[in-house]
Amino acid sequence: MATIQDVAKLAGLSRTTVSRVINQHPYVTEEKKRLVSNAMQELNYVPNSSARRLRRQQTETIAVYVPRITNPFFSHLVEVMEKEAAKKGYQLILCQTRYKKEQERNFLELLKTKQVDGLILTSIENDWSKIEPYLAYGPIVVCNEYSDSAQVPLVFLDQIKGGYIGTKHLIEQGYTKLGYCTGDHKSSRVAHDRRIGFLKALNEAGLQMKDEWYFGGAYSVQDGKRTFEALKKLSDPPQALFTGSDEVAAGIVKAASDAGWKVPEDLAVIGFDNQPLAELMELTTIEQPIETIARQAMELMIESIKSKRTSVRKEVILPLKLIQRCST
Amino acid sequence: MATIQDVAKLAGLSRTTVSRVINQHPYVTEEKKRLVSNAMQELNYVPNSSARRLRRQQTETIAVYVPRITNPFFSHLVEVMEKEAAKKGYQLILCQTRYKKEQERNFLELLKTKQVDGLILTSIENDWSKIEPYLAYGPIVVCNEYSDSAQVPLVFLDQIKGGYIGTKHLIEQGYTKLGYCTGDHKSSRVAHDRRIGFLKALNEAGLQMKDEWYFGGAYSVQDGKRTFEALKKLSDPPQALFTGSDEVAAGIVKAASDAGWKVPEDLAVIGFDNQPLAELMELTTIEQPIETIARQAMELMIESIKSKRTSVRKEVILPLKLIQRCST
DNA sequence: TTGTACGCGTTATCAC
DNA sequence: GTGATAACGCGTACAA
Repeated sequence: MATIQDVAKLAGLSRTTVSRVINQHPYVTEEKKRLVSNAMQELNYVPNSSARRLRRQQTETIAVYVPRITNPFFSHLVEVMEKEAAKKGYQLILCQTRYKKEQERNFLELLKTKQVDGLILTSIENDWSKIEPYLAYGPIVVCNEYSDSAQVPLVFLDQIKGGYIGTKHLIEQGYTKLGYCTGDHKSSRVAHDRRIGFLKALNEAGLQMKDEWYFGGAYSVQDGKRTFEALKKLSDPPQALFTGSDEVAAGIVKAASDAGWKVPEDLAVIGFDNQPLAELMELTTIEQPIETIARQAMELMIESIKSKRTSVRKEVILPLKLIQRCST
Repeated sequence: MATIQDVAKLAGLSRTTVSRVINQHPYVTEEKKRLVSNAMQELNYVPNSSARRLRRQQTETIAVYVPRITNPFFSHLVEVMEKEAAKKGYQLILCQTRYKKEQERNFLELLKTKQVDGLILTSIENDWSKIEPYLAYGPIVVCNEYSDSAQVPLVFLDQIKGGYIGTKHLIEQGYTKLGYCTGDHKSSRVAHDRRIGFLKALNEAGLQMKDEWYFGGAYSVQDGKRTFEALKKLSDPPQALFTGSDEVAAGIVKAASDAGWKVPEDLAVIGFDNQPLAELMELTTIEQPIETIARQAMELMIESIKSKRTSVRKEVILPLKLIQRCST
């Protein structure tokens, strides 16, 4: 492995000059530039990034936290983030928290040990008070999820409105018995706000909801199927279901069809995200502008790294849109 | 930011002793261990990983190449790999080549510049001769894709058999006019071998295939729909289609249904992967043991890193399985 | 069992 | 314009 020293020797110059050429500093003669370039080529030299990191105190690496990369919402988010990061010369370290507080805390050490320049959180498992101290070691940007107390840039969607417009749509279609199906994360503002929106629409229409019309713990297609099985057993089931994701909605629709129920006549279902899946299954859903929030979050991250400002709250709120299809 | 020096001073010991405690070396008195631990705690000390990397000449980081993380096959692969890596104390850098030779070559520099200890390739865009030189800088493991000339560990599936059993199944169902629909990658052995298997089954049954029954460039749901539109225009369309992924198959089925065609009566379709999507859309498909190949690839990678052996060919071939549902 | 001293490969700060 | 030299923070022969 050739070092900068070897290049310097071969070129008959000092390390300093070689370093200057590498980093495009001014005040180097064209002639010596050429000399250095030739030597670098001959030795097949590449700067050692560990040494660079140590010297410059930065890693050009960003960690992105997601619950699971197989969730299409998050993989889409990560796809766009990686693209943006690569464009600006940053790498992405992928951290799957698996919905676990402890896993999230483990990954937080990455920032502390200077393995990454910053953190983007797309979900939050721990209380913000557990995360906040890490701001001392580098910037954090929150994307999708949010928290009131976080003094960091936040890019998120108006989930109250999301819950509201979805539910209002169901009500406008004439359904009066509305159920609610979601992954139940105590710490998640996203889930919390959607529920607020749901209840708001219900209230405005003067509708009541039975406790048994609430279904929790639903994240995947499989969970959706399970949800339908539970719903089927009810003596007075809801006519329509608001769900937290297209996967869950798809699972419900599938299980319902398998059981001979007609969608939306016997049961209406609304999804969330507008994934390709939603189109395939003809799901009415709420579209989230994934590319925009991913891009904005990454921009804010890189900005934070460069400006070295770390704790300034800044909210970017983006709109949601109802996509009507055949499941309602 | 506290350094090892600060800890040493506070504990009244030398840096060496502190370092020994951190790295669990023998020959340190219990008493001094405690002294050091206390000092570390008080100063909130964490070893700086850039310095460690430089000193130890290793990064505890592995790069994984995928075409796009939103492709469920690859996101599933990455999910398992990240989990395995985290378990063994490694991080994952995500590299999306976007099916581009140049993008792949750019990422190869990661190994050269010592940003990662090794590379796992799940797809190969460039000729192996372009990749091979990088073996000088660290181990490479190939997973899913393969190449005859690669002197590295390879974990893959018997794609000839995959193409064969899928096609044979279609033939056994009584279809005689079989079409083929795939993403067309010149460099992909996976695609190449599946086609071999397809043709082998056709030959054995004495069947012919028309050129116009071949559809290329299909990767996504959208591409599947496009494929159906093209197929629809044919005066003598195939009765059954072999496809390269569940997404494509789902797109075809959806477009066909929308156009009033009955599946499988008017058109049979077989997918590949057995993604959740396949179950939802009732797709017959070929199951790939994703978790196993991901886990094995990561194990081989870590083994290669630890043993510092870099160029030994080793093949791990895993089986494929037909999953029959309603699309055939 | 502990400490001294050097080197890992770069880059920033000064002198010249 | 160019070159010594001193960090960056850590690990480890070697000596004691």
